Amino acid sequence: MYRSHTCGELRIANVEQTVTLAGWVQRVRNFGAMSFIDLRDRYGITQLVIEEQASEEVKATAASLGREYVIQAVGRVVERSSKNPKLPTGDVEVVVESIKVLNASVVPPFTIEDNTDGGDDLRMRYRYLDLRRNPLKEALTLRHRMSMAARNFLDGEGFMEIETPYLVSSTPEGARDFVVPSRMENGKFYALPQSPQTLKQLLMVAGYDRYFQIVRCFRDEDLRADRQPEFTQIDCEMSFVEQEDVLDVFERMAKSMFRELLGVEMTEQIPRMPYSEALEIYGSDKPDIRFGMRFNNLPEETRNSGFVVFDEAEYVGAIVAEGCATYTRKQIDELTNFVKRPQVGAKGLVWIRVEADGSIKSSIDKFFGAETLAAWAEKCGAKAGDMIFVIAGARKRSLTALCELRLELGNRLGLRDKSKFAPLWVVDFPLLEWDEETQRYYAMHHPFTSPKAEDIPYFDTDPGKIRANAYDFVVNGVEIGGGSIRIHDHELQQKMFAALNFTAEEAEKQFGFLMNAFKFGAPPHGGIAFGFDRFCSLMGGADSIRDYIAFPKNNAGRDPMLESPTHISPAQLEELGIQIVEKPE
RNA sequence: GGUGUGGUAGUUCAGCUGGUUAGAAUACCUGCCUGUCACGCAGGGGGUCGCGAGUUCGAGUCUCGUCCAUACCGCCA
Repeated sequence: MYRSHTCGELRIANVEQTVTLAGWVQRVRNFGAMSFIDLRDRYGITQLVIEEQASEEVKATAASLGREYVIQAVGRVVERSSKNPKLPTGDVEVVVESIKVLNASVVPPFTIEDNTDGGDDLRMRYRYLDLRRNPLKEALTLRHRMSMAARNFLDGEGFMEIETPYLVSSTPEGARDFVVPSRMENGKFYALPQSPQTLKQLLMVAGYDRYFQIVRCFRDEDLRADRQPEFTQIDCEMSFVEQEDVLDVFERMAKSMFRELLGVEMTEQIPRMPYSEALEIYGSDKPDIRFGMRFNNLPEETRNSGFVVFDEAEYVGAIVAEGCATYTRKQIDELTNFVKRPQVGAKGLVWIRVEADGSIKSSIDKFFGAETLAAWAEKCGAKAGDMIFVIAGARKRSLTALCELRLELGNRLGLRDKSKFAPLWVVDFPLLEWDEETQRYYAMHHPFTSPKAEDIPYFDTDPGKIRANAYDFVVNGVEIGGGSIRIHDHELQQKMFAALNFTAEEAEKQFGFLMNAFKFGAPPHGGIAFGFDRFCSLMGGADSIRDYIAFPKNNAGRDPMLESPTHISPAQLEELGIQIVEKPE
């Protein structure tokens, strides 16, 4: 027996017991005659004491210990003379009778502390050491508890977890596929699924009317703090449902998870907002509604005043920053530079200040009279002491820039409290999206998303106007989940493929298996998938999903610990019938 | 593919307008220490300033290239 207790469980009630503990040496504090050892495992830290009367052997072993040595110690639990309220085990300590080094450790490259001195790259290379640290341990624990909570909820609702294959076939739509060469059929490739979308639909055809899976998905696209090439979804699908049924089940799931994991009660119904409104009011299809600062459109009043920026603008939008009339020149310049960054792309920033006495000062006083500006302030709902910021230009770009500005102001004004959660359903997404470059429509969600029945006639007149039975679950400006009611009708699916410029042959070749299945009695169905990693980081209060994944990839898609991806041997290439050629410049 | 930021001791960083032997903290090693828990005290070792070119009498510092990391844009149905 290596241990009788963990390092997190001894309490005052254990006093006088003889225990055996095993774990890692966190730190040794030596006082000459006596010394203390902090012994750590997953469950906590327990202090071992080597007293003066300990055997020479014990003292010698204790003196030889270094950080992260794995040891086993036998001793008696005693009440401490000076307790440590910071540790759950801080009322007791173990007086060591014998001690044994199970394994020595070289000096770790960074300290295994909550506030480690290690940088990102280094910690990634030694991820197994980083995982010993509390913050990561807590992140992975939260993840585990969340997956248990989701499973329990869905099981309780009658959902069955069914696994779908990882080796599937490539599809041209959507993200770039990761591919796996086939040995048995040289020249052919499997693809790793971007999501189990079509497979779960086949499960609906098969009659498994409530399915879920906590499943890995793969997309070969560039990474971000909240995007990994392999990530996990809570993937769900239901039969005989309409949009409202899906929203109901998963609203309850989300609420139960917030309640169970964070003690956050969400009693009110999660608000719904049409896509078009989200764009018009927040400039984003995933607005952060923890705070207001809605956009105000300033159309006619702004034109033909001689201010060329407004006169030529397709869109003029304003937001009110409450209490910001005191902003200095420097602060305004910072915000101006912020919106002028190439990533944001505004041409400039107009400010209108409503002074404490109600008078108005602005960067456009030359072009607009005080009455005009006062009327705008009124229209925007600005009060004395507020600052109005205006961005003008091409509609789409200005909305995006205003959205970025709003979020930046929200950050500066402390309106984006990580302990507050503001969920939102964004609904009525467009079915199709026009792509200028290839001069064709693409499915905004995916090609199996159903159009709203009343919009079906637009297929022949204005496909861009068709709204979909598609919805996103957004919390605090983060897209946590998304789904749709699917097409289950063979005819409608063909209409959709036609709108996407698929020839009948192409559709047959790529999705024939699904189209064919639909001929055999496909029930009406729909579903949703949650980005599990993002959900975890949201609940954990982090911006990056990396700490919620045990072994993530770095910014360049590499695993610095495994050093993947790697070259493979000529023999492996030969077997796969693959030849590597130099990439042309 | 693009933009910004960074790369100096094991680690995290400082290092001004180019100028003697490149510093701090922490980690590490040695010694002392009976109540610490971020122990303390004294001492010590530790650097090809990412790499390569260039400018200069002289480059950690300036220029160009390159590699790596990171955040974002494009991309992610």
